[in-house]
Formats: sequence, structure tokens, C-alpha cells
Amino acid sequence: MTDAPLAFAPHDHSACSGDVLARAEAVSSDAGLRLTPVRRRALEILLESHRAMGAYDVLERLAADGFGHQPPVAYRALDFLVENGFAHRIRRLNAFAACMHPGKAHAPAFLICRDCDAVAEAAVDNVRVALDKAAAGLGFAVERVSLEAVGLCPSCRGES
Amino acid sequence: MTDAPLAFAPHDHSACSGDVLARAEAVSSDAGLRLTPVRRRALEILLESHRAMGAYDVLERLAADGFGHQPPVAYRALDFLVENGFAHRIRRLNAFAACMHPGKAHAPAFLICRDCDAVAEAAVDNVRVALDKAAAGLGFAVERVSLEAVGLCPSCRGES
DNA sequence: ACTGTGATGTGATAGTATAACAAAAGGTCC
DNA sequence: GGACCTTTTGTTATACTATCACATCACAGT
Repeated sequence: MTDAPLAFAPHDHSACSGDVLARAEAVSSDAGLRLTPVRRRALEILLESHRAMGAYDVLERLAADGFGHQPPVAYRALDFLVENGFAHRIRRLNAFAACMHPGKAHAPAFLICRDCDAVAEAAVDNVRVALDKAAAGLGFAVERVSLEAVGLCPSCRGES
Repeated sequence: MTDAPLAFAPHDHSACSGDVLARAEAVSSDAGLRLTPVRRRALEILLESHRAMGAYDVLERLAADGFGHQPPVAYRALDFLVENGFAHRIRRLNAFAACMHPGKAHAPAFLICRDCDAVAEAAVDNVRVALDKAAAGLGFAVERVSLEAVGLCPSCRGES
């Protein structure tokens, strides 16, 4: 049951997630993707809670909204979102979080607090470039990169 | 059951893993760590198979060698190895692989083929530096980094 | 020997994810 | 509209991954 706050500091949530859904819809119709009710609702749930949520947490909320009650319902919706760049999967936490920059290509880096499980998405440049270079030498074609860092968030640093 | 070959090309395995175990022992005694029989055997298993192995695969082999049959036996040994830098955990595959450079500090990058699950460890410089810089701006103290790239390995590129 | 600490083994259980199949929804061609 | 195909949704069941809790054992220091 992962339910880790996204970002380390309190902030104006409606502003930070306000237009993400709208942009997701725009991207979808541009790309011919079907942002169906379950999928859209799953994205809303991630955006509303603004947390890294486990698939079963999302499922619970989908079920409460009248969708199916079985794991595949959540996993399929979440897989669609991840596949199409509307959400990220945070493997360290077995969790999912809405992407705050859908449409724009980016290699997200997640900073995960080992104490309180808070998560922040950081922009790290050049990672993709450096990795592509290293991979090319081995004949490997990189498609997706995931970068997860574990450490201590600002508030947990102070307390320890 | 993850059982993905490490490295993309065939190679002289005894040479590439030959002294890793010896170095692990040296590092252990230097640091006052106890490389007990189960732990040592778990590392040997990872080295021998030279693959990314699931915890239950390792457990099976440990059990065959007379150690316990229950999951914690494998997880504890593997956690010890990861904790102390003798092995890596590859979250994308829910798997573990021996580290080929124990003792030396390094932020490993894994290249994972989405077709055949082969895994290679690549050296990527500057990632840690770039990440530290980005994290510092948020007040986050990075302790460990995991970088996993999904794509196509040389042989699967040719075939598709 | 006594004691504290860490390691191991076990049974039980929690948590995460997918397989396989049936039914329904949407698109396209005639 | 009807025939057809493809995608999506829902369900049951099950596989896979990981941890808890507790007893026992090994070992270092005194």
C-alpha cells in the first residue's frame, strides 16, 4: 500500500495539476489514442491524490466509482497511462504517479525518501545522452530510461 | 522466473567473474562484514549463472545445497549482498545480479532488452553528479541511484 | 559459563501482477 | 442496417514477489 506524497513541499495543487488532464486529452486525440472513462478516471485519481499510488489503491477508487473490482482493471488502465506517457511507474515503490509534463519528452528522475516515502520528480539533463552514448558502444538501442534515487528528503534530513 | 543472461555477447566467463568472489571476501573482512556460508553461496550462485536471477531461483539453488527452503533465506542473503555492494537489484525484472566491481564505488546503469531480457551493466559517468546537483536544489540528499534502461539488445535488433 | 547481538530456519501471510476467457463497445466495409 | 473485425472491459483464478513473527542457533566479549 504505497501512498507517498509527490513533491517535498506543500504547494498549490490545483495549479500544478490543473491543465494536465486537458493536455492529456489533447495529446490523446492527436495521437489517436482512446482515453476511455476508466483510463481517464485512473489519471484523475493519480492527479487528485497527487501521490505515488499502488495499483490496488487506484483499483479501490475505481471500484468505488462503479468500475470493475478486479486487479486487471487497474493494471490495464495504469499500463495504458504509462505506455503513453501520462503516468510513470516507480518500481522502487511498486507505485504509479501522474506525469506532470505529458506530451513533452523527458527522462524523469525520481527522488524517493527512504524515511517517509515522499517522491519528487526532478529534471535531469544529459542522462539520456550519456546513456545513449554508453549503450551505442554495446550495440544496445535505448527506448526508455528510468532513474530512481533513494535518499533523504528535506524534512527527514532535519529530523534524523 | 527471471533468468536473463548478463551481458550481450558471449565471453570468457571464468575470467570476467574469476576474482570477484575473492575481492568480495577481502572487502568483507576489511569492513568487518560477515560473509557467512549462505551469503557467500548466494553470491557464488549469482556469479556462476552470470544472470539476473529472481530470489526464488536463488532460493531453489540454496535449498539444493542444504540451506533453508523458505523465502526469507534467499531475501536475507540477497539483501545483504545488495546492501554491501556485492550485488545489484534490478527492479524492472524483480531480479538480482552479482556486481562485477565490488568495492569500487559506481552508479551502475543496466541495459535491459525488452525482447529477450538480457541485461548488461554499463558505466555511465556524470549521472551521479548531475543528479546530486538537481537534488541539492530541492534539499534532497541522494544516497543510492538506480538507472535502468529498456530497449533492444544487439541480437534482438537484428531479428526484429 | 553468562549475556547480548546478529544470523538462520520455519510457518504463515501480505502484497503485487498476470493468464485466460467471455461479453460488450466501437469502427469499417458492403 | 448487418457482417465483420478489433479493442476494451469485466470476471475468475492463479502465479509471482516479499515480509512478518517467532524460535533457535552461533559467536564475541566479559
